[in-house]
Amino acid sequence: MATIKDIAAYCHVAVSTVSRVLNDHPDVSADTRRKVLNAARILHYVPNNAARDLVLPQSDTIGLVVRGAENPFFTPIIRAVEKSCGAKGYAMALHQIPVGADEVGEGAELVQSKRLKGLILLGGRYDYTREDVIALGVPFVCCTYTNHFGDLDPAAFSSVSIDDEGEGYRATTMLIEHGHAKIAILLDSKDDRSISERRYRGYCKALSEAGIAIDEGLVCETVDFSMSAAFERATRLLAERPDVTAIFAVADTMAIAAMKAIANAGLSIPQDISVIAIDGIEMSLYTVPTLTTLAQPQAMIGEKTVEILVDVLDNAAPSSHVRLETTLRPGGTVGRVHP
Amino acid sequence: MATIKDIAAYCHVAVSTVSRVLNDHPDVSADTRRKVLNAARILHYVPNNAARDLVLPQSDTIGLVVRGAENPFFTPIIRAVEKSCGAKGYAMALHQIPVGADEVGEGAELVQSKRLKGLILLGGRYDYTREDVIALGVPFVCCTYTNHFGDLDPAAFSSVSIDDEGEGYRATTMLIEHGHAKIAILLDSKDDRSISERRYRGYCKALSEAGIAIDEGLVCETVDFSMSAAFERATRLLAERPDVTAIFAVADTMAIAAMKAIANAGLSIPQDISVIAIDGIEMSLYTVPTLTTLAQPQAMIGEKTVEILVDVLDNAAPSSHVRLETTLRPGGTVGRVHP
DNA sequence: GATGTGGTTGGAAACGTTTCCAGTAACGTT
DNA sequence: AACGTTACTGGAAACGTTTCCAACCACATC
Repeated sequence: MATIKDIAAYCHVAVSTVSRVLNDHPDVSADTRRKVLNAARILHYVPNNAARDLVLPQSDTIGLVVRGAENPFFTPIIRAVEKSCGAKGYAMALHQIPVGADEVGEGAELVQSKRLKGLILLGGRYDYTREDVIALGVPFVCCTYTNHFGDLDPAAFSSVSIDDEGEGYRATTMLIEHGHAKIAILLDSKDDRSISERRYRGYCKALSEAGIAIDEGLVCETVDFSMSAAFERATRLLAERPDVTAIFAVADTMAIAAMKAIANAGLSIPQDISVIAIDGIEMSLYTVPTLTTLAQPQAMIGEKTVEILVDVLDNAAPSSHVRLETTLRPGGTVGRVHP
Repeated sequence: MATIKDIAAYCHVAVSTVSRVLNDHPDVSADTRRKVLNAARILHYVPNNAARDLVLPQSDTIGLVVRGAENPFFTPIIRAVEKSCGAKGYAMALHQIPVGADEVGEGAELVQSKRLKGLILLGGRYDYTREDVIALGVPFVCCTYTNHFGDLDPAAFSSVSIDDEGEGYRATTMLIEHGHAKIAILLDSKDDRSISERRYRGYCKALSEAGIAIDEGLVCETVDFSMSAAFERATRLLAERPDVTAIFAVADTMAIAAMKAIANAGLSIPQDISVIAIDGIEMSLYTVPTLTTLAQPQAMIGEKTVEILVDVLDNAAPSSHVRLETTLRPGGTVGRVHP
């Protein structure tokens, strides 16, 4: 494996000169540059990242901690993050953790051992303290969620997310406009710091504005965005509450599980029950009927996240909080309520 | 950030001693060991991987190159690989590449720049030459596919896959046993080196054994395992060939796309058309009706792959080629042909 | 008392890279 | 002729770790 030294020997120059060429430093003659570049090609030089990382204060690697990566919603985002990192000269280190794990703790360890320059937290819960964030020691971006509470200085981190409350409101409103009143919500958790809690708030807001009281029996909590849990819960809902006419699922995966439960119960969509969701995974284009969903711009989320982080890293830009828009992807799962 | 030197200073010992303790070398007194370990804890020591990787001939990192990671089939495998790597003291470096990319070339570069110890190629095509493999320079495992041709010494690499031809045969046979004769196959590519080609062979074998001639109009090639391509192709099939009574899709994702096409055509599953597939992704449990599929043991595939590779790396075990069994996951998409 | 022996420790080199500092040569200015 | 400037280059230290080799000590053996 050719090293920088081999190139130096080959060209009869010093290693420092080679290094300068390879790093596009000025102050090196065109002639030398050509010679070195040529030698690098001939000797099949590939830089040794370990050595570079060692001497540099930090490596050019961004960590991506994904909580609950089994959700297909994240797949295109992860892909976009890796791609964008590459385009900006960064490497990505992926770390998938179980839904129950401590993302910031895991992240901090990752940062230290791999000397990461920055961190992206994808699909987590906002339950960090100021100390946790300081312990991270590097800039980070919350991707697909944020700290709604303002109990942490917004300048201390960045975020890219949709307006969860607004979108929850929008989805619920759409059902109300179709005449529904007995609207169930299928969500991960009502927990304050959960990613889906704000969508639940939007749901509550839409209902109360329409003069509909929150019916606890229609609020279906599950766990971990698991499809099987969502399926079980939806099945139970349909058995217990034959009066329900619509379901708002906070994630496409959960909606798809609910649609299966509805079919099993012998009900039709949207004649008997309407379904709407948020996310816009590819699979939801292929359900029967096609799922009506507020689609998040997944690729853009990934790109924007990297862009923000790299801007902070390279240009010392201030942290920012980006809100992206969803797009209503009309399907066939929302209909007028039966008279 | 505490280094090994800080610990040495703190304990009044040499760095070499600290290193020995941290690496569980013998030849260090219980007393010193205790002292050093204690200091490491107090100073929040986290090893610097870059430094370790630099001095060690190779890093303890295994590369995972995934081609076409948008397929949800791979997600649980990737997760299992990362988990198993962690359990065995290795780190995983993920590299997702487009379906069209050169996996071995990309892999080789990854290996060199990150000084990887081994490589896993997930979901690729077997089109390497002997030279490509030598250029890799490290042991590698083909995951979910293999070189069927024997034009490469089996001792030169390992593989973990199902018996693609056998499973293709099994799926097709199941349709034949239900009385079907006009059986279409929906596949990625008939290309020799494609991952799905062997399943197509099994399809051909089953048909010819049953005395059914291959009808080229029922052999539906698409591209890249894309759902949209599969949907288009299935739609065209149904329009052109109203006589078709069953579809064998080589992947669950393609089957789901086909089911949508079938519904759009106003046909019922399984009354008008039966569908069977291979893979067993989670989503296929939630289609209506539930997809009948030959489920691959995804987690086990990931674990086994790592196990084999680590065995080669740690114990200089010979390379091996593992065949795993699928499990028939009966759904509601296969029925008897209409008289 | 000299010599081994074994367990434990320290010192130093090495890994491949970046970067600071000093040095050289060529050239123009006074 | 002496000097400064500019453009380029070389030397060497540094990053944090592992590992080889030498050294030390205590103890037993001859």
